[in-house]
Amino acid sequence: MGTAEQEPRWLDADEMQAWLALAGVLVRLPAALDAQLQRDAGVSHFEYQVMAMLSEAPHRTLRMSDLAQLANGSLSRLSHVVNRLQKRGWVTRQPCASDGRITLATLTEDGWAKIVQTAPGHVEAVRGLVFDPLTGAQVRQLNEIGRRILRTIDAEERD
Amino acid sequence: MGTAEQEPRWLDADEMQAWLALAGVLVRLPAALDAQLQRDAGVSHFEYQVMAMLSEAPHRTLRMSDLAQLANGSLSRLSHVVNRLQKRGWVTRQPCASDGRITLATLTEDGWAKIVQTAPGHVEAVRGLVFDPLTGAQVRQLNEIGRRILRTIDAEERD
DNA sequence: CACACTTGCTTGAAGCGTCAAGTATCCTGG
DNA sequence: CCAGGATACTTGACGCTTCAAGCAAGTGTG
Repeated sequence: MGTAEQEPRWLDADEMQAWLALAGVLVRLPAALDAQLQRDAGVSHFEYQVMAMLSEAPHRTLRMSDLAQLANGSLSRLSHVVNRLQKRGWVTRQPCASDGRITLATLTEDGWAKIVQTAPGHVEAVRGLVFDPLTGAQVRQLNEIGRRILRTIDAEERD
Repeated sequence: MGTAEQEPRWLDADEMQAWLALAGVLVRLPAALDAQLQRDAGVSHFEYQVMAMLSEAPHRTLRMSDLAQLANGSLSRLSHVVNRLQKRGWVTRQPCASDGRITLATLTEDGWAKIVQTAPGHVEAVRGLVFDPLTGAQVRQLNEIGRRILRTIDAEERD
């Protein structure tokens, strides 16, 4: 975004079509997945993501910072969410022994049970909405396209 | 999502990769686009979308319901947003003459000027984050992939 | 070893979106 | 012609996210 921004390069027809489709997916796919989780498990997608990441970590435990990154959220957002999950009995916090600044979040037995019972329905929703309508080649293309976009965002944010 | 949900079909390696990439895009692309608009124009992506749709409509005017659909948002959300845009002097409301239930939203001169000055930077951001990193073939694939996912969500919501 | 700085996380307030309820207008059948 | 229902939108309260500020524990530099 330089200083000389005279002639914007507008989107051509193909790009405009693709942008409308992508913009729609960006709004409606998260909404659909959130709705499924809310309806079937009373949990937001972000809350699910947090517990799912913990469930796959060694000792079902992670540092708050790492957990925030894995769940694609800010540390502040995670802190609020872990408060709620803690009140529901699904996660506990303990300070790290070797570095007092660090907080370790751990999935409880109840939290584990919650994920075990929630995951199949959620995976089924992801499969139904995303993968069933695509060919194998499209799945691989989607992977490549997604990675390219993410790499570009990463690059932009490191400046 | 039938009653006999014994063995969930988990995601295979390709699907898992693609899902991680897509989930990242779903979170981080909207965040990046919102950040650009907020920084350069003090407007959310949804607010921009609303004004952009009005700017392309005949008489820069649309029914609230149609506008909500075009901007991918609920009617309630739109109503709140139009209140804010009205306070900022970018949109006006008037009741429809032929049907008193309908509200018509119109982009003002100031609103038009705002969009004209904001659009180039936003298009540049969209181009930079999604289209520049992709090949022409990938753009067409993205279009097809997006349409398939949207069609599936549409079908799911009509049940 | 003390002072400033960084890192890691938490907190409270402000703003936005959603949901349920409410209002106003229009249509339809008896 | 009017009772009931449908349609179009608005509103207010509640919950969640963000942002800025704060606190506490670690690091390093003179």
